[in-house]
Amino acid sequence: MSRLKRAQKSNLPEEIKAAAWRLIAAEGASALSLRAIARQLHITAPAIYNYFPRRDDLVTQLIIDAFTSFGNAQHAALTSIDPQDHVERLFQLGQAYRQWALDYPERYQLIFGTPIPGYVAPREQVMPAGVRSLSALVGVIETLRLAGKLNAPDFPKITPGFEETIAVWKSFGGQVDDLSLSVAILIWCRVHGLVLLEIGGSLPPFGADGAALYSYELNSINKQFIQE
Amino acid sequence: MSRLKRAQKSNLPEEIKAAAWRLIAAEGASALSLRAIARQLHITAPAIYNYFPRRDDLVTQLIIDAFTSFGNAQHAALTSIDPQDHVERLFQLGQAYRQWALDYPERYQLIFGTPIPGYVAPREQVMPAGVRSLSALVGVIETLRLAGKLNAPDFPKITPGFEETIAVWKSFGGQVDDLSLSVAILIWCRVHGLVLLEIGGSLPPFGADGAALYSYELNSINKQFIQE
DNA sequence: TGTACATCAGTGAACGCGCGTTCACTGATGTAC
DNA sequence: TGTACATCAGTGAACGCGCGTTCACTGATGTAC
Repeated sequence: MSRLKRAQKSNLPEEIKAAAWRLIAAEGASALSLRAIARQLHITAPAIYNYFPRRDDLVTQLIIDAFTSFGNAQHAALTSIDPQDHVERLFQLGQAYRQWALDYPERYQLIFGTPIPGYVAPREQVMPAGVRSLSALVGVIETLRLAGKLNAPDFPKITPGFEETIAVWKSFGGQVDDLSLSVAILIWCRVHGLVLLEIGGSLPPFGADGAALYSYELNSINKQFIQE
Repeated sequence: MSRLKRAQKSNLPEEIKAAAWRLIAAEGASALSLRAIARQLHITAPAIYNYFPRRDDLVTQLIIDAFTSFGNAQHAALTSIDPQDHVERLFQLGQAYRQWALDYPERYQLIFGTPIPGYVAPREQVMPAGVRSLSALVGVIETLRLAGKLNAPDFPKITPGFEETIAVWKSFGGQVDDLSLSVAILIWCRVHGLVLLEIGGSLPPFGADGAALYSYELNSINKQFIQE
């Protein structure tokens, strides 16, 4: 019987993660439970322990997978665009950001939304995928700066004392200027705010159209930060 | 004994809410439980039912209180500023927004962050306080527009189909133009993104200084939307 | 002033529930001879 | 080819826990006579 099931379910760890995503999508990240996953897959909860020694290990894997998926979408958005067409690159990157969030709101919530109570992400495991996911944006800004077209006068400096964390960032993300990194973070904050409100369903009560508002915002960003 | 306790605790409903806020601050909104509240107050859980017939009623009250506190902070920020000094009004409103969020991150999370799983806010109860809390910003933008100084060319129109919800908004927030409302929402999205990342502790890993970044953003908003 | 009674805030036991995790087990498969 | 054995993914019972909610109750207070 157990063998029979294994034949049907060729890849149980993947099925466990898929069920976890379904649950997070349906009930929210804090409703994730091993027993609910087991119920979905018609197995018993202890079976999951063969693949994920603790519940938190599963969550960590989900976060890493989400960052990877998000990072892939970001980098994919840049292929087939002229590397010197800064306006278009930044715009398409922004659109890809929102599209990924709309496609996988549960993943977006898990990596950028409110953390699961009681869960602490192990930084050294999650950081590489997290940094890579945002490196597309940082790279575009850095290219812009190197081309002498980054318009950000009087931009606030990086806080003293955080040089070490920046060093960590750089070790994953390659060479990057402090200013480019800061501008990228600000842009990230802007799109994050819009996206979070849209996937949280907070815009409709105000009659706002997510797509239109978002495109407007991307154009604002372009106008503000790209020279000429 | 029970009477003795009531003498000590002059206002149990208020104490219950205060304990709830403490719990939300410490463990997150989804960790809120009647039993944990009762434990903090050295009473038994059923005692809470005398004041809040269901757990969700308590949550609703907390949300309304938070919106009210937030709304007060917003409106207070505008007193003692020249009504025609649009730049300063918008800037101070923005600073008050962030300051309130930093002072009461748990309240901010509850009303603007990820919703509590399984809880659905009764709109007719929450809407008045919610609308009032954002009406300060909408009012400033509307004043700006009426003075002929709102700079928002080609701003995306309100989505057709949401006119009704806008009507509801207007019924609480007074006369307001669609454009003013839309611009206010976009500004709200921007500050929301920054504030959420800051109180979520997501900025330090990137070496970003919340205060400086936020002020920069407020100035960007002023430059973009206020003419002359 | 004294007594009988109504009120009602808070108690403590109990309900059924779902959770993470442990444990000894089973039984199909693969392997060594 | 046949047999004995090791492996190991998955089972099912059990643990202790915290939760929301119910229920009959208690006992101090306020009130009517």
